[in-house]
Formats: sequence, structure tokens, C-alpha cells
Amino acid sequence: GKAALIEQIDATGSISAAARSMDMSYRRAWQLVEAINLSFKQPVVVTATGGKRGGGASVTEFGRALVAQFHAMEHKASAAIAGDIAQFTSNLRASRRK
Amino acid sequence: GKAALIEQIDATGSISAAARSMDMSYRRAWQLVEAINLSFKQPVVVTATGGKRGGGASVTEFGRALVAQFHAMEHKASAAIAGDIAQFTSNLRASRRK
DNA sequence: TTCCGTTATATTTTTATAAACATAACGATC
DNA sequence: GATCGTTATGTTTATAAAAATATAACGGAA
Repeated sequence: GKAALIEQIDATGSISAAARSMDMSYRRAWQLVEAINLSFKQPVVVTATGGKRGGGASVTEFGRALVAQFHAMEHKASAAIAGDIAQFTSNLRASRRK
Repeated sequence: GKAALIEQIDATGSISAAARSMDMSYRRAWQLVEAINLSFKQPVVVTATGGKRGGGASVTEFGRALVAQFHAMEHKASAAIAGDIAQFTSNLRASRRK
């Protein structure tokens, strides 16, 4: 979720546009960004207030590398257990929706 | 969490003893067991009410195999991304507790 | 038939999380 | 200095999850 948010910020240039595109409140998106930035030693998203278009946000190179690494980890872990997952899933009962 | 609960049930022979050992309410443990059993095509934990010692619960062979597979998956996934995790963690800010 | 420790279930209360709503601050541009 | 879209923050409400509390049902054994 956070990785997707960062990607949308990178794509749109603002937290609010990213939030809109993900059908998320600006408040929540901003809080996530704050939490992310506080989590790492270096900033992941940098913001600007005011100005011609009201401001904006951009993703740092560090942030981009982080997201890329995250996706790489996803793929590695997923590939490592793909076989088990298939078998595991075959033992799951078909869940009834609503 | 659920895997640990199943292991405790297997070790103790009852849901309530497992719950006590994990400092969990019996109610919660029972609900987890119910959810687990409903999730799979075959029962993972079988229970008995009443009787000499009030009843009890035991883990099926299917359940044991499931837990074993789960741990195997944990190890595989963990090993696959161990290097990334180390680097990732090095970028994390030391979080302040309380 | 009473007792015991367990499974099983219902109800209420508390806590945590998310959503919703409102508003201030910013600063380049016009 | 008025405007605009954004960042930034506070406050309240709603929803969900967990915890706490209570009690019924079970069935061997004494």
C-alpha cells in the first residue's frame, strides 16, 4: 500500500493527486507519507508548500530505490514459495462471500 | 500466531490450556480455532466436550502437516530476501520506544 | 446424580483504527 | 494584496477489532 502510494506521488507530483487517484483521503495519504519519512534515515518524499501550483511533492532517488527494492523482494519471496502456496491454496475451502 | 496456537494445542491437548500458555483469552483462542477449521477443507483441530477431563482438543495429521509447511514457507521466503532485509533495515531510522 | 474442567456461545465494554469534516498556512503569480 | 491548489494540522465521528464478562452444555467419574 505504501509502495503504491509513493509510486502515485512520483507519477502525479502531489500527495493530494495521488490520494485522489487511489480513492484515499488526503489526510490519510499525508499521514502515511509522514510515517514513511520518519521511518527512514533519509527522506522518501519531499514536499513544497505554496507557490505557483500550490506546492507539490516528489519522490527522492532514495525513495525510488527503496520502492524498487521492495518490489524485488516481493518477487523473490513470492517465487520462493510459489509451489507451497499452490498446494496450500488447494487445501483452502471455497469461502462464501456475503 | 495461528500456527503457534495450533502448536500449543498439540502440546497441551486443550484449547484452554493453549490459550493460558499464550496469555490469550479462551474465547479468542476458540474463535481462532473455529476460523482455522472453517478456512480449510479438512479439520485442523478436533475437539471433544465433556468426559473425564472435561473434554479437550487435538491437532489432526492434516493440521500438523499444514503447520510444518507453513514453517517451511517462512524459512524459504526469509532466506530468499535475507540480503535485501539487511540492507533495507540499515536504511531504517532507529525508532524511539515510548 | 453431583462434580469437574473443558468446549461452546452470547452479551457487553473497551480499545484501536479509519474515516469524515474543518481550517490554517504557504507562496508564486497575477 | 487577492487568488489558487497544495501542504499541514486539529477535531470529531464512525467502524472494527479486541477484551472482558457471563453462562450454558457436555459427559465421564466418583
